[in-house]
Amino acid sequence: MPPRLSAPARREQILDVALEVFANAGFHGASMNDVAEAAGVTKPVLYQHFDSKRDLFQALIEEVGNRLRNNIDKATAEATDGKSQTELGFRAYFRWVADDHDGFRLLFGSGSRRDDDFNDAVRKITEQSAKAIAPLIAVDIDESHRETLAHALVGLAEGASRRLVGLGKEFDPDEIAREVAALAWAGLRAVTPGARHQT
Amino acid sequence: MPPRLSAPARREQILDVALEVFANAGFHGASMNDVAEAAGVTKPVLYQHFDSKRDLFQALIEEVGNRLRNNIDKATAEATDGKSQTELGFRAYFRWVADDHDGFRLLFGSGSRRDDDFNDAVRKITEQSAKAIAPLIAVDIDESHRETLAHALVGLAEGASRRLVGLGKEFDPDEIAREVAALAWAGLRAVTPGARHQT
DNA sequence: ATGGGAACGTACCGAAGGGTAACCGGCGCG
DNA sequence: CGCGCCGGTTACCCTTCGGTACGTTCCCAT
Repeated sequence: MPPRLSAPARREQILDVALEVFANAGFHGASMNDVAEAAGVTKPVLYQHFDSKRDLFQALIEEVGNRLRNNIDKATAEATDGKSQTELGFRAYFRWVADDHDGFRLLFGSGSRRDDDFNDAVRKITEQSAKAIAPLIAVDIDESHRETLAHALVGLAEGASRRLVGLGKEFDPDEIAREVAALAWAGLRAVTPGARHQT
Repeated sequence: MPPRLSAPARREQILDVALEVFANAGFHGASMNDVAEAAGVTKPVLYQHFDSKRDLFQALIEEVGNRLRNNIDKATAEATDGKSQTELGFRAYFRWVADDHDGFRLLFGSGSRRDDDFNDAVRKITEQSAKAIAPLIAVDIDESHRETLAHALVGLAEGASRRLVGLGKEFDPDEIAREVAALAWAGLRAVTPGARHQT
């Protein structure tokens, strides 16, 4: 008979196990019973800690998002020039992906983007990343184009990560980060302003 | 009383309308009744043309995927050197996004990535895109790194598109394509091989 | 005109799953 | 010793939704 846990401990354990379950099966693919079973308890226990399935899932998104954001913020804070900011930012990102496969799949691979509520939560994260990237684009183009390119770079990292995580094999995040950062940095400096309608 | 349609015509109309419905609500968010109602018929009619909800959805993915692939293939076929291939490829991609918002959302935004079956279908598309991009990476690095970077570039276009489609406003695909292609091309040429473990 | 087949609607089934009411049992406290 | 608190379970409800059996209307061909 598994030992009883205190309420806060149980809550943490549920979050842990739910992350894995949802990452594997997706929000719709996993039932509350699945989560409960994986946690070694029964359904009503989940509802003592979370108001609803959506509530639980959103808590996970929030938590994982914070982990990601913290890592990147901490890393880029140490850099002064744009180039090393790019490097360190991507490095932090890929390191996070490398040791939080489940978190990555939860945010970017489990249909979180479909549901309006969840999509908002995920969007906040990508939006913030983009906002951090946008100033690195030196060329003189519209603000909206600059933001679009920033989002493109967020997608750059996401695309690479999806592939890497999808393969299931281990990978060296620093090596990938170096290449991707090089691509991004050189790419950013190559963008040229379009023909302006005269002002 | 709406006129009766011939079987092939009805099938096409269902596909049309289902694309819109699924793009808006996602696979799980839209019921067969929703689709039927939007098509102006009742549920059993859907099942006269498609074996199951999954079957219908998969047909949509297939169709949209083919449209995308054809556009890109046709565009890149006209190019000789890598640089213009890059340009024309991205241009075809963004043009497709610009006038098939629903298709884009279906493939890349409606949780198609979550379900194993659908994920395979979508993956085939990105995989092909990546395979087309990979040869453009000139630098001498591992095949696996090369493919990872190729997938990153697929994500680049996806990230930009997600933003553009999400904003809902119109945009000039050629202008975006020019910038993104410039970024990608210059970026690709800037990637350097890592320190080799000696051979 | 009259059969027949194709398109379509009505009404239903059954399973899955989110959520809840009520009960249970062990540990700590007076 | 007993009593109450709290983590936990059992058993259930109810809605949603994928899928289907069967009846009905309309058009076309002989």
